[in-house]
Amino acid sequence: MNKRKTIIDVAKECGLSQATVARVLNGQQDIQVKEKTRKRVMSAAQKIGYRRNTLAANFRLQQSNTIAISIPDITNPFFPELIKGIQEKMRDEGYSVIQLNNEWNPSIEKDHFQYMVQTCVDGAIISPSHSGTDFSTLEGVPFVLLTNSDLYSEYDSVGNNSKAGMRIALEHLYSLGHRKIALLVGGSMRSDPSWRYDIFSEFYREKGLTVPANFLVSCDYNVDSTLSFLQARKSMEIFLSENPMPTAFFASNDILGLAALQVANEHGIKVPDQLSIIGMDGIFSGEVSYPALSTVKKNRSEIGGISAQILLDKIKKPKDWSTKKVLLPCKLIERGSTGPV
Amino acid sequence: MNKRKTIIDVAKECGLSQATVARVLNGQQDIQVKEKTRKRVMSAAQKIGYRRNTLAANFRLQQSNTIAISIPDITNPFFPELIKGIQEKMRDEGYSVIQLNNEWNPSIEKDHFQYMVQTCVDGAIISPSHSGTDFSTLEGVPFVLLTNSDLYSEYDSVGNNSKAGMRIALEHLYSLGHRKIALLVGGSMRSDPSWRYDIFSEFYREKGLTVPANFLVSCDYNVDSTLSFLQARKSMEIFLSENPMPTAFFASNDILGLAALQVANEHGIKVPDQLSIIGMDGIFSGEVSYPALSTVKKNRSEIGGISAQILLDKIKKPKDWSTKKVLLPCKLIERGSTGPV
DNA sequence: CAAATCAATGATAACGTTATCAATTAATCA
DNA sequence: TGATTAATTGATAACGTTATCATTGATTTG
Repeated sequence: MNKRKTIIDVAKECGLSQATVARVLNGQQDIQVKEKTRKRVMSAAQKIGYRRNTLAANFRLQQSNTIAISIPDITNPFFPELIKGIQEKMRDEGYSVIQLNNEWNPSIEKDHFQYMVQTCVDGAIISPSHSGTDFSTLEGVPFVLLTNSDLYSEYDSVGNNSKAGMRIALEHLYSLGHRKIALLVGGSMRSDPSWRYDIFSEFYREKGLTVPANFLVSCDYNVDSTLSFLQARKSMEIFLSENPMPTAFFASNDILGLAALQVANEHGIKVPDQLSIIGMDGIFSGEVSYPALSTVKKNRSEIGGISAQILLDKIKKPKDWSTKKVLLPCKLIERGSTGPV
Repeated sequence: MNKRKTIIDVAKECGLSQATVARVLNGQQDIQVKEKTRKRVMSAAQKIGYRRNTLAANFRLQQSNTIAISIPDITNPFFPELIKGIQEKMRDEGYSVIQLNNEWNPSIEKDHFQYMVQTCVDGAIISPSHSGTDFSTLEGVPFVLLTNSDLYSEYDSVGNNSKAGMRIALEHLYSLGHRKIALLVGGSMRSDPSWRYDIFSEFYREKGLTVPANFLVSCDYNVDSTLSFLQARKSMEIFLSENPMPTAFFASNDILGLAALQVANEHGIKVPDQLSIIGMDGIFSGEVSYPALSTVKKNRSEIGGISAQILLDKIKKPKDWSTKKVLLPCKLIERGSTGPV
């Protein structure tokens, strides 16, 4: 077992000093080396099979070239695209990406923050597990939040404009003639869903209508997508048995919307002829349902890319940083689950 | 800006040597230190706010405590659970996980292998992008493959027994009385789908039946889940317009199965009364379709956990390693899309 | 109680890179 | 040409940890 080659070996091989060899071989190109010596070094390195020891370089530079993504759960269909968007951007810039799931558990999340500090990540992109997440553990690590909440006014953040998005959905239903719209919302640890009622009643007021009675189906939005779906199904069943049918449902995310759709189908309610349903997010499952689910799409890969860019900027010039907050628009995707009354 | 504390600072603070401080503070507990000095060190470390420099330790030990996962595409619904399974196991053992997507592109995959060597990952778990993937770039890096193909006999691998899984699905349909079963398969870069025909005809022979004419719907299984779905839809449309209806479809994965289901729904074909459909994999979308898709589930989080365990074993004792090949059973999940003829 | 053994601690050398400054060589200009 | 400046290259010191061996202190044993 022959030992791994170092720049010293290369130096010996080509008869130059360790320093010049290093100059040729280390990343930065902004150094003066003669073309001839550069070639001498390169061929010698090639010949003896030199490979840069990244661990040594990282140590010397005290940077890991790694950024961390902290999210609740990768199996939640909302996140993979987001992560892909981050990864693509980061790879282009030469960073590796470590992805950590906290299972919506604040204590695991805190461990992860500690881990990031320990392991010297250069930065982090964080989707907070709950509204009270404490970022003080992260001292020294630049980070960007994935949120549209105004709870985190002091931090950099990227998110979708969900309020506007909800209005887009309601407007869509309204334009199809729907006046009796019901709301299907899930309470979560992350944010109080009460703003949805505000938007809803505001919308009705603007249209000169009165908010219908029993317009609300609420359910626990759970850790696990499957469980959320089942919860939503249950709430839908109860609602349908106790209330007169609305003409449309707005679901605060696609999983809830799909639950409503499945229950409606099972009850022989024709979607969209008797009932329109629109969701929010734009996950894959909404494309393959029957009928395909209309939705207000959040461009998750764009969120990922932008948050990555902001983090990179912050890493590169941490001085005089002014907090950036980005809210991206949502986009209506009309599919088969919505139609005229 | 005060500099970060080192073990030397701690040593000064508590009046002990650097070496003893290191003994107390470094991970391994199997070293002899008096309880009293241990406390002295700990409180001194606490007091001055010492934090271990992981980068330095990694360099010294020449190990990154990082393993890499190489997969085609995280947005493919097959992978997130798999990754979660790996992550959980690896976190327990103190490893971080870097996840790389190659977009089914062999050249990106190769870059990723090179990157792994460069960056000194301790090991890798790889879902090959295509059947001809070349692992020679990875010299020195222990790795485990995620595959059930026998193309890779020389490597460690973990996968599901898809052949047995397909038989389970066919058996299920058969037991419901189906005799005219059609096959919906997607060709991919990873493996030749011809073994599916073999299993199919073998099954029919065993049952003393003759393989029905025009039993095959084939389509391109694409890089992108959405595209695959649309491809499969198209193939289904064509098949239905040109052939007599079978009583059941076996789809080689859930995405194809969902396409068949959606098209059937659109054509007013009652599933499962007029047509049964069964898929394979057990992705989330199959739970939320209407009717919910029966499937043969691959326990992806288990595959992840087991592959992680094998990799860990291999990292710990690379000597006298005998290649391990694990094939996990698939499990029938009966849902609404299959029923008696 | 001295000798031998064992446990605990100390001194110090790596690990391979980058960065600083000194030394050399090449290029420019009067 | 000789002096001055600019462009290359060389020598060497870090970075903070772990590991090796030497040393000291504590404990046992004949």
